[in-house]
Parts: sequence; C-alpha cells; structure tokens
Amino acid sequence: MSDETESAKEHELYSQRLEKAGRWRLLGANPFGNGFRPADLAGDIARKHASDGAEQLEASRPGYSVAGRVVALRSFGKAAFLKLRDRSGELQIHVKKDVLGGRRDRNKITDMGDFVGVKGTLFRSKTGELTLAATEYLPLTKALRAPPEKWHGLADVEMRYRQRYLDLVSNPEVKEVFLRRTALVRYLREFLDTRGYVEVETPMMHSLVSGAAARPFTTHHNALDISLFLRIAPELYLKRLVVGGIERVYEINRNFRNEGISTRHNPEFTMLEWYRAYATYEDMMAETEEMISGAAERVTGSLKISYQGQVIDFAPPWPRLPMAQAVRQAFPSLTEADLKDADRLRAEIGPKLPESERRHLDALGPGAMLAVLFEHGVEPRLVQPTFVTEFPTEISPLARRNDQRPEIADRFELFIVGREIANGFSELNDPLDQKGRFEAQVEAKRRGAVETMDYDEDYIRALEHGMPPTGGEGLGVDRLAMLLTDAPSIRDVILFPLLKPEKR
RNA sequence: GGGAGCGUAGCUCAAUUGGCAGAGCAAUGGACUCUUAAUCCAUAGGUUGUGGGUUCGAUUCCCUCCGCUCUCACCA
Repeated sequence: MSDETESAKEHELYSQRLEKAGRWRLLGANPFGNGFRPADLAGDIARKHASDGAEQLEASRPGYSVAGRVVALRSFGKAAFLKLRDRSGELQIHVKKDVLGGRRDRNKITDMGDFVGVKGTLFRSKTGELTLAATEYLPLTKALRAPPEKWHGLADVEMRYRQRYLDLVSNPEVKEVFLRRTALVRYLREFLDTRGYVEVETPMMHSLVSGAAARPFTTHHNALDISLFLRIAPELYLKRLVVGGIERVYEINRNFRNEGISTRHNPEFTMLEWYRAYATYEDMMAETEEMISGAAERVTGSLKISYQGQVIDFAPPWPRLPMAQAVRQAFPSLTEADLKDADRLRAEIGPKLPESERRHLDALGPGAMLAVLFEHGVEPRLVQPTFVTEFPTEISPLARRNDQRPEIADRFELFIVGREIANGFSELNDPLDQKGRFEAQVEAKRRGAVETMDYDEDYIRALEHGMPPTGGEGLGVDRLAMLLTDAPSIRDVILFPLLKPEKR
C-alpha cells in the first residue's frame, strides 16, 4: 500500500497483516498460494448433517475438506473456533494445538478475512453446533486489509456501492438480492426461449440516435475518425431483424442514457426488448402479464409481494386504463374537448409546476401536454400493475397509429408503484408514416429539443422492404428487479452503479 | 443546477447551555482447549472533512470550499 492518503492507522493495520503473511511463509505456507482443492462445500455439509446427533457423528466421524473465508474467529490460545464461508454457506471449524502439532501456530496468525483450507472430521460441539475438527489447516490467502466491523457490517452507503466486494462480504443479504436478480434474468430468457424467441446482440455503438427519447453519450472511433453514440435503445436494429425474417427476437442488454442519477435511474441500465411478428400491442400486454406474474412467482415464490411496505398483487389480468380517461379523472374540470387543446392543458397544469419545468411546456402540442398531465396527476397513483393505453401519437414516433383514431397510437405502458416498468406497442411498419415521424423529430431537434431521434434512412429502407405486422416491447430489468427484491434504490440491484471517480 | 441533511479512531457510533474527545468492534501484549457479537487484564490508536471567523475557550455557533445521502429538476 503506497498510497500517500492513507492514515497512519491504516498503515499500521496493513503492516501488521503483511508481517503475518511473512510468518505464514516461515511456516511453509504461501500466503497467496494455490493448489488446495476442497472436496466439499461448507453449506452442503451443514445441510447434509443438519439432523445428525452428537453420538451418531462420534460413531461415524465423517471426513471432509473445505476452503473459504474466515468470517468469525474465537481463539482460546491453544484452541480456536472459526467460521468458514464458501459459496454454499458457512461451517464452523475447530482448531486444536495438540492435533495440529508443529503447525499449531497457524491459527494464531489467521485474521478475520483470510482464506484457509481445512481437512477434518465432523462432530457436534458442546453447544450443539456442527463443527469440523481440523486435522489439517492450511492458510490459502492472506487478507492484507481488515474486513468491516463484524456486528454492524458496512453501513456507509457510498462505500457499499464503491467497494461492492466488501458489501457482499459484510452484508450477506446483498448477495441474496443479486442472486435473485440473476434468477429473474434467467427466467426472462427461459420464458422467451420457450416461446420461440431468438436472443441476439445488436450494436451498442450507433452512428445515429434512435429508438427512444433520451440524450446519448458520445464517443469516438479513431481509425474511422467518426463520432459514435452509445445506444439509447436497440429498437430499430431488432426490428430490422424482424424484416429479415427473425419473427420472434429479443435482446437483454445495457442501454446508456446521458441523464441524471436518481433512485430510479442509472446512466447504464439493463433493458429487455422483444418483438413478435403477427402480434398486436394487446397481445403484448397479455404476454407481459404472463411474463411478469410468472417472474414474481418464480423469483419470490408468490404472486403477492411486499414492496417498501406496500402489497403488490401480480395476479392477472391487470386493468387497462386509457390515458385520456385517467387524466380526466385526475383533473375533473377538464372536458373531452379540453384534452385536445394544448393551451387549455397548459393552463391546467402550468401553475402547479415549478418555473424550471413550466418553461419546457411552451413548445408542446396537445398530445405531449396530455402526457405531462398524466405524469403529474396519474402516474404516482398507479401502485398496482396497470396498463395505460391510448398514448398520443405525437409522443410515440415508432408506434402504429390507431386505425379509428390516428391521433392515438396502439401503445401501452405498464406502471407499478408509480413507475414505468414496460413500454410496448404495435410497431409502425408503414415506411411513409415512419418517414413523416422522423421528419417531425428532426424538426423538433432543429427547434432545440435535445431528446429527439435522428432520421434513420436505412431503417426506412428496411421498412420499405416490408416488416410484417409486429408487436414490440421494452422492459426495464433493473426496475423489475427492484420490485422483486424490495430494493428502494436502483443502485441496490446494480452491482457497480455509476459513481463519481474516487478523489485521491 | 435548486432544496434538506450528514461528515468525530480502521469500522459502527456517543459527547449536556460553548468547558480536558469517549465507547464497542477491529488491532497489539497477556490469561484461557467447546466458543456463538466468547470472556478477562493491559496497551496503542484522533489536525473532530477543509480553510477562515466569533469566543478566554469551538466536535458544538457563523461563513467558504470539498465529499456523501435524500429530494426536486433533467430524464422513463
């Protein structure tokens, strides 16, 4: 540790452990050695013998070898109990001087956090705990830094995110959260795979901004000397694949959006997008109900979960709520005709918003204004799973127009605990209409809007070759993981959330 | 960027109206061959985030800056 910013105390603790590593070497053990191959797993042993009595074990004396991190250490000078943790769980180890003979000092130079390998026989201690009595005790890796406080664990929020490895060691429940997230992703893949969807990987570096309303990160390719954008969505590439005949296709991967960080936003986040030829947005809603309720059941064991004190019931079917209807319920003074009048809507919501937000309203048309009223008046109240339907076409540049009412799109969003979890629609496969929508986006960008899409000529060309009628959807995997793990912040379900670089 | 809060030993936290900066864990030395946050004795560990101000005296009150958390905005 050559860091100048370290305190004298840190240096002292580090030096002590480094010195002990040297003592390991004197005893013939490499403090960073390799080659010990445990035959068994601590947690498996504990489970296998959970109901075995002391006499039974005394008679059979089953032998095992395990390796793991020392997470508890109680020394008695000539004997010690320590607790070993490996990927399967924990097991207590008993080390005795008279058994280890000449190597007895090894337990004296073991610290919390070290990795050791142990061979021994199983017995029950006087207090009844299943314990492996060491016949061999081998230091494997010296931890040169001490773990966090053993009782309270690591509490500093920043340190937990920045040094996630310590968080995982110190707060065992954190590992459960991430295992559950992994189980969720595995379930999503399985769900789609069994329905004939093909998983693909499309570019993350785009030369155009497309597929969502967001500001991109910019990067640069040296050899080609071109600017590239980290993708904000894979949407247009996936639909090109539907054009190409991959009629059911999905991708689970990262999107990058250059925006603020909050408990619900990380600049890189995981999105599932899936597309299904010959499906409508209504089919997608049905599939979403099946997928998410199935995920809840698989991952939590129940269709009813508790999220931050609220009970969420995933049992389908979920209500379909047209946006205009929802807004009229929330703002009873508005008439049917008012909903098509941008100025009337502005007058309704404007005074309730802070100045910083109000000035963004001026350029918005009636569809976008309706969405603003929805976001403020309705969204936070949608606690139970709810599909909001009949989105204005104005804010849905990639979605198919409704046949009867061209001002609305065949689109829905799924809300749970006031958050958008998924967004799906019948895809716009009319290249002429799509052209016009892109042009409107370009025009908006020219007027100064920042979160608009570029005109994608190749995508238009693809549509001109013919895309079958298709339903598509995007689902925020992190946000769903939050719900299913009862996590208050998106940072709790992302192993390494974006942080400012550490000041040195 | 706005607002609120926080910053004390390696970790988790105390410190009365502004009056000598403390505890537990971890560490070091010692005792202890059945512990479960082991126990007991002893030791060491601090520029109270930074810089300034008020005061006889500041962890405490005021200001600057830095960092973090929450929140609003941006954004799904």
